[in-house]
Amino acid sequence: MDRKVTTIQDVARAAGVSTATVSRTLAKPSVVAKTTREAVLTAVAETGYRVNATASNLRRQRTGSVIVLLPNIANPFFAQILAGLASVLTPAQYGMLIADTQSGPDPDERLTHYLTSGQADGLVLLDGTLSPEALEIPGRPPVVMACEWMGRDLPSVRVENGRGAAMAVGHLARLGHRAIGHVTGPQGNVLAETRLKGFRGAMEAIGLPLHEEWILEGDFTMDSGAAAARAWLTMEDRPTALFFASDEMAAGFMGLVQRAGIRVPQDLSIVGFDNIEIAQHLSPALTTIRQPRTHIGVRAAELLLSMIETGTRTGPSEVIEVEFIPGGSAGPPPPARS
Amino acid sequence: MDRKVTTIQDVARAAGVSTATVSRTLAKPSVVAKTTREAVLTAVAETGYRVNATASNLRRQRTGSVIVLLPNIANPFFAQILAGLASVLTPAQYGMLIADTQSGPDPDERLTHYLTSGQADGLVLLDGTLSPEALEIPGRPPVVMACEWMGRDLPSVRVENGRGAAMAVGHLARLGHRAIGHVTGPQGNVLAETRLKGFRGAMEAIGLPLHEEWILEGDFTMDSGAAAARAWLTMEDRPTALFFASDEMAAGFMGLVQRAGIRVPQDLSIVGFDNIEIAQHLSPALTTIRQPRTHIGVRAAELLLSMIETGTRTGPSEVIEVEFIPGGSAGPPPPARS
DNA sequence: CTGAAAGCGCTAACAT
DNA sequence: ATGTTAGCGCTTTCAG
Repeated sequence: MDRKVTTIQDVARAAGVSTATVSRTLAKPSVVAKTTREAVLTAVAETGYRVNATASNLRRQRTGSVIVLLPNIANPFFAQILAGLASVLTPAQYGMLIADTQSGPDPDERLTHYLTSGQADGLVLLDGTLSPEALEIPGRPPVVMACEWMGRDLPSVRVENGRGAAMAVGHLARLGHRAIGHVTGPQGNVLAETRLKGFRGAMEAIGLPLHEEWILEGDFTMDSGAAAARAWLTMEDRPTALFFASDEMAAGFMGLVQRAGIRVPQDLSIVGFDNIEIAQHLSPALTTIRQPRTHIGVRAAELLLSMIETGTRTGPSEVIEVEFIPGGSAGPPPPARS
Repeated sequence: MDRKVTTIQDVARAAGVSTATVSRTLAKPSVVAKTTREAVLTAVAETGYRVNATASNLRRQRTGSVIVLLPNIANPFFAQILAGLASVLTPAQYGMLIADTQSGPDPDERLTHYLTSGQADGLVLLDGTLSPEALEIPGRPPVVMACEWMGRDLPSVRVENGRGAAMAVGHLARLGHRAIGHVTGPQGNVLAETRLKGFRGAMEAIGLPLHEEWILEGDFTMDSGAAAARAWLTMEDRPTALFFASDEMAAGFMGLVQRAGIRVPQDLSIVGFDNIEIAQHLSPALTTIRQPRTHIGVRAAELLLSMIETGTRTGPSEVIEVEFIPGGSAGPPPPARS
């Protein structure tokens, strides 16, 4: 029967107080007298009152939500970061709006749109290809980058990508590999570039020869890993080990070469990056570099909330450690052909 | 310097018209005169005006967003459904809020919360374990179930789960298997139960013996698949084929038994469900049942939007077809031991 | 400690 | 075709 939603007025009437008192009771219970508080709370319970977030937000000049902008929602890589974000935002009473940059024609334009739309109190960016210029908007909400990025001074939570690449190369070198290749992420992606740079740096530091033809371009997906596998299979002079910029590509590669009769790690060693869930369930389990993705989300959300609360547009850049995860996919190189 | 955000008043002043005209120009340009329209549009461009969504929503008694409630954000299974939802919601100018039911203590309570919070114009439920009673709220927003569910009359988009299970069993039986087992999803999950029911029904229809000890309980995750593998390895009398209620479990199982020296499909045939991305990149590629997840999201969003627009709380229940995906993980049973 | 009152920015009758 | 006006439901000074 109560088609109509109850408003703060209804509660005030039921409790015999003013709307201001109801509002106060709900916001800071300590400032109202115990008896009135109880009366209000009873009235709230009886009427089933819920504050209208839209009205509250309008009055308080905020939106109560945060936009998470990512390149592609369908990419499961982001799922855990989202979980980390949600675990902080939800208890803090912030809604989490998801938007992707790829669905429209121009990703930067999308960023600008969300920055100026006033639909959120803050943004979390998970797309490292957005251009820093798009952020130069006066009066824009606070933004946290939860991703490697080329822009300089933006609060961020990022991962030791270069160091991870070096760990991978170091491990392979220690196993005796000298012919090490790399499958990269998409060109223009800063993540991909940082890992590639880390790879090059480590190879040089260790004194291993760098064969440019052993650097294959991928785009982080399993399909691109499989494509790299086809390329590798046709090579005359193959590397004995490969470091992949993502586990997905490593898995796509490994599946294809295994079906072609290659044994991992006897014939070829593989090291991935990310430690996605499947990594430890492959046969052999993938040797990889772990990124604590949930933690990235948690820290990014905490950072953003503190910026929202203090009203500042700047903040620290936090670096999160990566961890080497040994698996069965990397072993000593095959004996040299006689 | 323009610290302050421009409001509709500023635009009205700049264009020399009333705020109502500005509002009209932006909402239904056809109803204002060409000259005024141009003046307003110029003023909008000059001032960089963006309508304040919160104020607009308050006035129009709507929120402009849709909440997607799922059991666990970190589960990549949902990523593609979200992509499908977003591809419809974003162009329609609806925000997509993500919330999960597992983070709190009581999932039903969370549903009630979002149903009464007035934070969304509609909800999409992806959690089949929620109880139908939680929906009995007067004046609640429209809800679409994008998932198998036990509730009767709720608009929904679901998949032929039972038929998929039957396809899997039929395929295995045709290959010559008689000893077929099943690894289920979590108890209480309707998806899991429908697939189990489909499995039982198909076994019976074909006339194959049903061994209860060959029905292992999982929870859709890779880890639970691996746990099932450990159980299978210790069995005296093993089934020669297994149908899994999810690809994730199939992958977890296959990885573990392969590392234990079992050959798939020579020693054991495996059929999954879902056709997640990795399925075709495993070695052997997984034989599975495809669910068009993006499409599920698209249809659910379209259905919900039409309900929001027409103000109705009811709608059709749409069933989406599944497809058999042949892979390398199912083959003829091993020759009987002599 | 509580109430009155003034809007937050916008849209939709209703007038003109 | 455009302007005037009255709120949407809430929070927050400012008085008392």
